Amino acid sequence: MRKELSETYQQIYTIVQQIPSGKVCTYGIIAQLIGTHFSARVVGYALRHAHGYPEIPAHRVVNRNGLLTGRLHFHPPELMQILLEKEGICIQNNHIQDFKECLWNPLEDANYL
DNA sequence: GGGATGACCGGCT
DNA sequence: GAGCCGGCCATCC
Repeated sequence: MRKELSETYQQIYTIVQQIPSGKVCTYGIIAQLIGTHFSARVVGYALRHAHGYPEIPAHRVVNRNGLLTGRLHFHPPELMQILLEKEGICIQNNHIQDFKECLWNPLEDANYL
């Protein structure tokens, strides 16, 4: 484990923390915000490390399909769905029903800076 | 230091 | 309309 995190990770963590409750975000959007839209993989990788940071709501981050692909990395895996449901997000079969409605638009808030 | 993997995305077939 | 392939960045072995 590196003591110091890459700037890219810092940016990702900062953005994820700005996700309001009851809203979700996608890897692509986050990647685009940090300027690396061409490597959403790094976002997911960073999130896996961010999984150890309780201040980072990684459960609010899903793929562009609204599918909870990273739920298997939670403990327990169903925790991700439980947390989202608690925030008022409807999930069916690991898929967000009102994905478009619950999707957080940082471009509208533009308050992550 | 090199190769392989990853909570992905986009384009092409 | 659905499925397959490649590619980007960062980390791990």
